[in-house]
Amino acid sequence: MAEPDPTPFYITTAISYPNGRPHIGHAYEAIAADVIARFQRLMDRRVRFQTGTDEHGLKMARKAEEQGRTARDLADEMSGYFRDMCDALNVKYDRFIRTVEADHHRASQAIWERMHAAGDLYLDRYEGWYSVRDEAYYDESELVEGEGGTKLSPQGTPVEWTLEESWFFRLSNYQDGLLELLRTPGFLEPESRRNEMIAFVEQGLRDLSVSRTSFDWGVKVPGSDDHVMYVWVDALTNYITGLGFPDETQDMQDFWPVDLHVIGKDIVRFHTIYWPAFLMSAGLPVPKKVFGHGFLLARGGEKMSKSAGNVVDPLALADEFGVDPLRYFLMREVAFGQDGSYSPEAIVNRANAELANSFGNLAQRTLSMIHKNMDGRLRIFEPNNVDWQLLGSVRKACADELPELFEKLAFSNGIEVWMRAVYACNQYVDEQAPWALKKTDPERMEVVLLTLFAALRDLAIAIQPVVPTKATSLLDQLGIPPGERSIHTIGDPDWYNRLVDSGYSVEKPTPIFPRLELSESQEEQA
RNA sequence: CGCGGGAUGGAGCAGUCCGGUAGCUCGUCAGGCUCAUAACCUGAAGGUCGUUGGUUCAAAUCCAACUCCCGCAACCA
Repeated sequence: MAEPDPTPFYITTAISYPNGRPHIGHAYEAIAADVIARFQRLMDRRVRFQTGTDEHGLKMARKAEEQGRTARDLADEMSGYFRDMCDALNVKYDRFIRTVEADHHRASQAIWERMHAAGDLYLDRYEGWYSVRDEAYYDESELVEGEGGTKLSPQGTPVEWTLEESWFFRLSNYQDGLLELLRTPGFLEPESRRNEMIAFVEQGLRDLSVSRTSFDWGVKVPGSDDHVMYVWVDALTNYITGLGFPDETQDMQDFWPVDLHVIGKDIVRFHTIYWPAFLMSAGLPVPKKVFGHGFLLARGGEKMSKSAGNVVDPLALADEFGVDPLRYFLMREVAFGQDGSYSPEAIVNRANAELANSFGNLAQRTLSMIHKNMDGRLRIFEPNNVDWQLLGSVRKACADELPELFEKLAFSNGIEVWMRAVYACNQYVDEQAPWALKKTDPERMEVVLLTLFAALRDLAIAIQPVVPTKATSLLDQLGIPPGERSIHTIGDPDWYNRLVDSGYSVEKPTPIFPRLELSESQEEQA
């Protein structure tokens, strides 16, 4: 058995831009990051997990103006929805950061000053076509013709000819360093994103406009009070704000560079080009890994949109199907890194087939028989070859294969090997037929049931990151002490003896994963 | 020549990097079991792996060309 590994592990989601309520995509990222964080905790690592909201920028300022309120007021409300979502989905962050917070302004100004001291910032004038929606300038050549000859960004958003004084960042200085970084195996995954970014850098990097004077909802540029920072400069800095930067804190020592930024595939450029360049300029280490996950599409691969009427509030899904089934579905159904689709019936099918019928029912039939036929009492037993074979394969899946795959962020595959172990248990029940042994060989029946009991314990421990509440409830029913639920304890040879010695007995079990049903309206849609 | 993703039994996917009996889940059909959440287990049917050509003893997998679908115009995860 491996020794507990107290190595620090720092993981973040992107911080969400709260100009709308959270949708399933936000939930997906938060859940994925939370599964990773919980998994690493189960591996006994010292985990820090940060998520939050990115509240500055012109879009927020305009939206507040439209609503006749202050930007801060709007930000407070909207940010609250994101925090509520995390809490409701059992996403256990160590810090929920808001970019309006004082320590974040201080950190952003500090990194700015370091970039300035490094000679990478200079004041110039910027003229060009600016898109408010994209918060980006576009070159004349990039524009497309809209209706009536209006000019639109390549994304089709309106652009305005804007002239402003702006600070620039010498991104071009970092071309070679960035190429080397992007070519480092493991830095950016999945691989397909890497090639895109390398191609982007190879075509040459232009200096980046990093301040705005046209509005004031942002972090003030030190020494230039009429400038606020480009929203991405301030947003990206959140990852070190949370560790106490610019102070030389223990957290900075322990957790920087970050082990993993989990982000959407659309913002890979900001995290693997701009952010490392800012850090290099400021003399700080770059992230160890950035992972760009895919998008969730509605049934049939359609993107979600209000007009198509297929936008789903993640909290409504959680209410309807339960938090753990939703978490399970998202991690199981979609190959992490690729796009995936979801629909109510897909959630119901997956949760019923795997969680209710296979795993939940396995627990229920096993515990029920132990309760009824053995008065719930555990005892030391001697497994035979067949029993050992089952225990061995379950243990291998739970203690070796699943952790290995989760470590590689291959959640769907990891859960699949776990499911195979569940299938093996159900097959074993059927072959051993303890209900028949009850009459012919009660001694053997007990060995079979206790073998299953041991297998269930391994299965429940391994799946905790994905379905934390339900796994905990099962481990409680199994009588496994809270301190003995980490991945490393799976291989502990004495756990069962201790449990028997404690005199624990199995109560009448309650189903952990009740079957789900589609509402009538959803059946019609299906 | 915009960029990228995809095309594998009825549906959804894995396998493609590192060629060698085409795999999984759901669905369908038949059987078994009756401990359990009308759940579980076994078996069967069903695919010339988008097209064409090439390399090879051997191609879903490598090479070339082509066809079709889907994103990039977002609530940006």
